[in-house]
Amino acid sequence: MPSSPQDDLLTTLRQTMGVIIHLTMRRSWRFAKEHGLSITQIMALRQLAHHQEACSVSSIGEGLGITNAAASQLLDKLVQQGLVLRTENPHDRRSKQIVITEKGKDLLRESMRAQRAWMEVLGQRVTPAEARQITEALALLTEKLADVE
Amino acid sequence: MPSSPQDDLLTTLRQTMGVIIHLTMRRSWRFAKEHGLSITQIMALRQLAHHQEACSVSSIGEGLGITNAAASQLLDKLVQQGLVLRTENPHDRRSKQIVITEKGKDLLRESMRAQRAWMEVLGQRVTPAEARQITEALALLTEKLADVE
DNA sequence: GTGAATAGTTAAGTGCGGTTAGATTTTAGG
DNA sequence: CCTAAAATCTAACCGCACTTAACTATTCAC
Repeated sequence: MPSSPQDDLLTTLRQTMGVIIHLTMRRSWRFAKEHGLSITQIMALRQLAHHQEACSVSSIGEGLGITNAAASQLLDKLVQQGLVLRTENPHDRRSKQIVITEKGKDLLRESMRAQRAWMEVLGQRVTPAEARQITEALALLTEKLADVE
Repeated sequence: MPSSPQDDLLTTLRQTMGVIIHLTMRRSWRFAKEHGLSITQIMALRQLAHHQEACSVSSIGEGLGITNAAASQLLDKLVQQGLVLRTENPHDRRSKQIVITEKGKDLLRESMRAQRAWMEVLGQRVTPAEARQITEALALLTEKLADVE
């Protein structure tokens, strides 16, 4: 049976993700522990950073699969640490607008930096031509995934 | 200042990883929750699956950044669920050999399947030519990272 | 307007992952 | 041998993330 380029892509993607997940999850998780944050808190920050605009408390809870009460408590701690801002929604005063602060973004950036080691190894192992090839492909991949949930 | 292909690669990699991590961590984390497992337990399984051979209790604890006592308790639960096997080390009877079972590997495979959705979206969005391009680059990337950490 | 629904917070309670401390068994060293 | 060290397990305890339930404040619908 002939395999389509799309099928090949899926197969390769699964393989690559196996490696990537092993490298990144591990580091993300240790990063969280070292900074005294829970994975959930990191996930909340990521979610806020991901769809740029302000989120409601309940949308965050839903995104994380926890109750609104839990989300509210979780956000308390993030606010306390200055990682997010909680303001009233002028259009609906029942609702709150949650946005990530610069400090919060910094933290996420720093967590990315925890990935740096293996990325640099990769950088050292590829030729300039290979680097260009991979860069191009990744840029394409990122573009295609830009708006995926 | 001119940027080398390697620098470009790092920059793009960081960006791509931002997206990828958002997609994969989120799903891995939900998968764990839905299966009543902690991230730590998943990490332990990953570690066991990664370096194929048997591990000691303490090496797992070390890998996870927890005490041996915690590792021992954690493994209890994994053994109970049939995800790992704990046997005596014939060469040093103080030590135990921990190996992942088929059931454990199945679980990891299933957690990979949880990533399928976004991968398929990607598959639908690229042209066959783009699919080939990305596949090639990812295969290269995987090859270069095969033995890291 | 009044009652119902929505958004969020607060409080009390639970479960679980983790720690420390101490016991057990086996190996290694002089 | 006999002591010290190593690998694991057990037990008691702690903190924290979540849940449920009750409460406040706002908006919507008739």
